[in-house]
Amino acid sequence: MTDQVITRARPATIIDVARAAGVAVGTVSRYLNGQPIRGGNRDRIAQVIDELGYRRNSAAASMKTNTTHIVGLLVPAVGEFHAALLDRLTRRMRQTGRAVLCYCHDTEPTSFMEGLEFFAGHRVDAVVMDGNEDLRQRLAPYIAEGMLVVLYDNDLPELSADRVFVENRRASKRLVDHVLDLGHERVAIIHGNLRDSVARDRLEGYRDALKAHGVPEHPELVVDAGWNEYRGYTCMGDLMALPNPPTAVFGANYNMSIGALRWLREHDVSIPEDISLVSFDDVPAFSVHSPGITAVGQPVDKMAEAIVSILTERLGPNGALGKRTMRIDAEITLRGSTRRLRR
Amino acid sequence: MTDQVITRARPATIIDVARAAGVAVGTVSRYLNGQPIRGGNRDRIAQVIDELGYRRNSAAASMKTNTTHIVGLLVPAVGEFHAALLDRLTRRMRQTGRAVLCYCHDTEPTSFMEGLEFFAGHRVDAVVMDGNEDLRQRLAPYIAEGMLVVLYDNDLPELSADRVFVENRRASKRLVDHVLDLGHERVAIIHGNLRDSVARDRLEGYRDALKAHGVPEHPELVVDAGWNEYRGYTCMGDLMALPNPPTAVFGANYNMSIGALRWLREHDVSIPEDISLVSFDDVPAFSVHSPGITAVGQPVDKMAEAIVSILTERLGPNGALGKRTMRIDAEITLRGSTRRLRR
DNA sequence: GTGAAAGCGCTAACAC
DNA sequence: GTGTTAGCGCTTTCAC
Repeated sequence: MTDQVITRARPATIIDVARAAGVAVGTVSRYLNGQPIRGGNRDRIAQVIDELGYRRNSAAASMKTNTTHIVGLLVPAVGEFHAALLDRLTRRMRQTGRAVLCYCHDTEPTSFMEGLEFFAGHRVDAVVMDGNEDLRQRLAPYIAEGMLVVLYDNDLPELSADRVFVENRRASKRLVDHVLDLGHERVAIIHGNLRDSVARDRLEGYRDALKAHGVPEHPELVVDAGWNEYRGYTCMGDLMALPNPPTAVFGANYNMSIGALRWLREHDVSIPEDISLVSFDDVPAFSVHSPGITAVGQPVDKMAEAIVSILTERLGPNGALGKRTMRIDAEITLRGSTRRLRR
Repeated sequence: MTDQVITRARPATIIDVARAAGVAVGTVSRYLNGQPIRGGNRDRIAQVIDELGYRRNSAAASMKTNTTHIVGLLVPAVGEFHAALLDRLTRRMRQTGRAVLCYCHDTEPTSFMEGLEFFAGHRVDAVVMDGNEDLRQRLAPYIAEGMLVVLYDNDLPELSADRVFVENRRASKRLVDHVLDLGHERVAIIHGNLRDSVARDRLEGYRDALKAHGVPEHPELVVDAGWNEYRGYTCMGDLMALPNPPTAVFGANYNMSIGALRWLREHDVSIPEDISLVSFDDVPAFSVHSPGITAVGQPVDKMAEAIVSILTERLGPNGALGKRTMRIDAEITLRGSTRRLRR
C-alpha cells in the first residue's frame, strides 16, 4: 500500500512552468499576457501549464500591475434593491473578468470605515457604493488618495466620483400624478430619511405632482418613516388617526410600503376601497397581491450596465476622463391598488 | 500660486515607515502583526503610520502568508434566499475580518468554472457555495488541490467539504402535516428540479406527511416546475385542469409559489376558500398578503452563523479537523392561506 | 522574440 | 526586542 499523500503539493509557479518548458520566465509571462510568442514555445508552454495544473497567482501579479480585477461594493444591507443590483452587477462584471467584493456596513460608521480600509488594503480596482451622508467626510480622503468610486442611488455632492442615479423625482411625480389624476386630493407620503438625497428627490417628485395639479400640500400628510418597515407601520396608523385622513398613500420604498400595508391589513382598511396605495420599489409579490400594488420598479439592470460601462472605461487605457453622471428612468406599473374618487 | 499636484503620490510602504521611524522593517512588520514591541518604538511607528497614511498592502502580505481574508461565495443568482444569506454572511464575516467575494454563475457550467478559477487564482481562503449537480465533477479537482469548500443548501455527496443544511425534509413534512390536519386529502406539490437534493428532500417531506396521515399519494398531484416562477404558473394551471383538482397546494420555493399565486389570482380562484396554499421560503410580502401565506422561512441567520463558525475553526490554527455537517431547523409560520375542509 | 535580472511590499528566519 | 536578509510569484525593463 502506498503512502497516503498528506501534505498538499505546492502549487506550480511560473518558474516551474518555465523550467519544464525550457524557456525563461519572461517568456511564460508574455504568453500568459497574450503577447506574441514563437509558435513552438507557445505550444510547449500551453502543454506544460496543462500538465502542471499551473494557475497564475493573482496576488503576485497585482503587486506588479497594481490591478486586482476586484471591485468593492459597499452597501448598507443586502436587501431587495441592493441584492437585485448586486445580481446584475456580478453578471456584467463577469464579462469583463472582474468579481465583486461585498461589504455591508449596516449604516454604522465603524463598519463603513472597516469596509473602506479593507477595500483599500486589498487594492480593489474601484468601489461602488450607495452614498450616505454620514460617510461623505470619511470617504473624501480615500478619494484624494486615488480610490476610484462610483456612487449610485444616493448622491454625495462635491465628491469626485462617477455617478449612476435613478430619476427618482420624475418617477415619484408620475406615481403621484396617477393618484391625483384619479381625483384624490388628500394623498400622503411616507418618505425616507431626508438626509438621503433619494428621500428628498422622491419627496420633491411628490410635491411636483401636487403643484402640477394645483393641489395644496398638507404638512400632516408628509411623514418620515426613515426607510423602515416598522415606522412605515406606525406612520400609517398616525395618518389614519388624523381627523381628516388621506384617501391615498405613497410609500417611498419597499420596506415602508410593506409596513403601511401591514397596518392597513391589521385594521381591516381595504385597498383600494378605503384607501389607495402606491409604492416605490416593485417586487414580484406586489403583482400577486390582491389587489396588485401600483409601483415603480427600480431599473437595476440598466444601473448595473451603466456602472460597468463607466468602470470599463475608467479602468481601461486612458481612463482619465472627467467624472460622469448618468440618470436612468424608472418604469411605473399600474395595478389595482388605486381607485377613482367619486366627486 | 503653487503647482497643482497631478500625479498621485505612491502609497507609503513598510520601508517608508521603517525609515521615518528609524527602525527596521521587521520591527514595523511585527508591530503591524501585533507582536511585542518596545513602547518607544511602538509609539513612534504608530505616529509615522498615521502621518504617512500608511496602509498594509494585503496582496503583498498574502504572498507570504498565503491567506487573503477573502471568502468566495458562488451562487446561481442573487435572489431572495441567497441575498438574505449573503447579507448575514457579510455581517458575520466582518467580525472575523473577512469579506465575501461574490460570483454568480447563472447555472452555466462555463461561468461556474470562471468563478472557481477566479477564486483559485485570487487564493481566497475558502469558498462557500450552493451545491449543484452539474458542478460536482468540476469541483472535485479544486478540492483535491486544496480548496476549502463549504456547501450549503444543496448537497453534493462524496465531496470532501463542510456542509450546512436546512432540515428541508422535516420542515416540508410539517408544512404538509398542517394541511393534512385540516382535512385535505388532495394536496399537490409543485417541486423543484429533482437533481437538486433540496428538491428531493422537500418532496420526501411531503411524502412523509402523506404517509403519516395515511393519505395515498396521487402522482398527478406531484409536479416539477424546476424552481421557476413561470413554470410554477403553468403547473398551477395544469393542476387546476385536472378532473379532480387538488384542494391544497404546496409551493416548494418562493418563485414557484409566486407563479402559482399569479395563476390563481388571474383565474379568480380564491385562497383559502377555493384552494389552500403553503410555501417554502417566507418573505415580508407573504405576511401582508390577503390572506397571509403560511410558509416556512429559511433560517438564513443560523446558516450564516454556522458557516462562519466552521470557517473560523478551519482557517484558525489547527484547522485540520474532520469535515462537519450541520443541519438547521426551519420555522413554519401559520397564516390564513389554508382552511379546514368540511367533511 | 527571448533570457537575465531587478524589483513590487511584505513576512519570517536568523543572528545579535 | 531588533536589524538584516532571503524569498513569496509575478511583470517588466534591458540587452541581445
